[in-house]
Amino acid sequence: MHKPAREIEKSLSTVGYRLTRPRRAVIKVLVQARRSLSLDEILIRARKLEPRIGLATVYRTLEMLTAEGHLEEVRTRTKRYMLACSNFSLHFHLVCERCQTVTELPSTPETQSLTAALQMRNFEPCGSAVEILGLCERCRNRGASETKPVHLRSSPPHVSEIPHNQSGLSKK
Amino acid sequence: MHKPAREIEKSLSTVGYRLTRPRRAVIKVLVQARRSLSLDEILIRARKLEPRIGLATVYRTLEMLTAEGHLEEVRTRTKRYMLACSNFSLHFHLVCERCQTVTELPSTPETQSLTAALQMRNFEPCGSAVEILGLCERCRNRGASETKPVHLRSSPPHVSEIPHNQSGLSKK
DNA sequence: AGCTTATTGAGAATTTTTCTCAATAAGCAT
DNA sequence: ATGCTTATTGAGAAAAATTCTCAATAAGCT
Ligand SMILES: [Mn+2]
Ligand SMILES: [Mn+2]
Ligand SMILES: [Zn+2]
Ligand SMILES: [Zn+2]
Repeated sequence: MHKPAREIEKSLSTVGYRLTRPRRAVIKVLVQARRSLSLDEILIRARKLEPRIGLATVYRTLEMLTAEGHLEEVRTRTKRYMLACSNFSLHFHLVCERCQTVTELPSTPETQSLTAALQMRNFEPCGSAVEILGLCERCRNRGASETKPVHLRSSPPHVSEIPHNQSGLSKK
Repeated sequence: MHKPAREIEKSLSTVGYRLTRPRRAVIKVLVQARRSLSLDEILIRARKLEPRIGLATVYRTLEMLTAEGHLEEVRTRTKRYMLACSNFSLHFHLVCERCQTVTELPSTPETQSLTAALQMRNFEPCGSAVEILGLCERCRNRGASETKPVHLRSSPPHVSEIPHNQSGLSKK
């Protein structure tokens, strides 16, 4: 499972990072969320803990946490972040493009051999998770409707008509 | 292998799309490139064939071609595009984050069983390729240097000091 | 309590993607 | 060929996402 906030913090300070309030806030948000979060979500939640935290700081902290191996970056239309699983070996993420849910695909003999195939080719995966984008079971089922626009030109969301910017981020 | 331009065009018009000069230009660019291209690259090349082609049109065409299954979208820092392989079943792309090269991982028993695992979970991968981001052999070798900034805050490129925008795209 | 300097916040600036709408041209039918 | 209908385009604005700048702040260490 995931490391507790305390452990992440200790790890960071050991490597020389300062343990600041904004950083703690972001970490806490990510630990408490039991799922992947978008930047917007992280920012909003972090501000409840640390009202003055800035946008750039959140980006910087996420970048740092990812680089240090505490986060996994999930690339959908826009990036999302979730705690890295202690399971350090290469594994798989099933990412639903509709509801953004990220499901871990447990390590099995099959996935193992795929890992071997990568080594054979001297390809070094970065990050410890391979992302497979698609539709989760739930979304797939009730998705018969808005699934396949014939001439597209319709694309976007599935959940709301809100401009897209889930919250106060855009310019002004 | 990849379909020739002619075939893609026929397929499009069959489905009801008009075969316009801008579209033909984009298709030609993609077919002639033997690798994945960034939007900038596509735009520049397309303009050599069709000088007045607009940015939005390129985006729209890429979106359309992808939706029609003629392109595969590769998501690195920014998206790239390459011709879809006729190999329609789920397969893997080894994407080098350094040099952007995309290598196909041929379908083997291992990859097959992974596909089965996805079906078992009722997860429907979108697009026919799973992308595995990492470092290719070449980049990995001569990468000892700029590989791992201790406190990051240094990240970016590896190839040039150019602002990042490889060419005339940005605002003005 | 004082020092040093990593880190922050605010806002500007970039970069990337999407949208708007009048003008254009592809495909089809004379 | 000529004309119609309307999908598609180009230009620019706008939106969205990310990165940068720099003075002010506050961790961590004495
Ligand atoms: Mn994981
Ligand atoms: Mn492929
Ligand atoms: Zn879903
Ligand atoms: Zn490479």
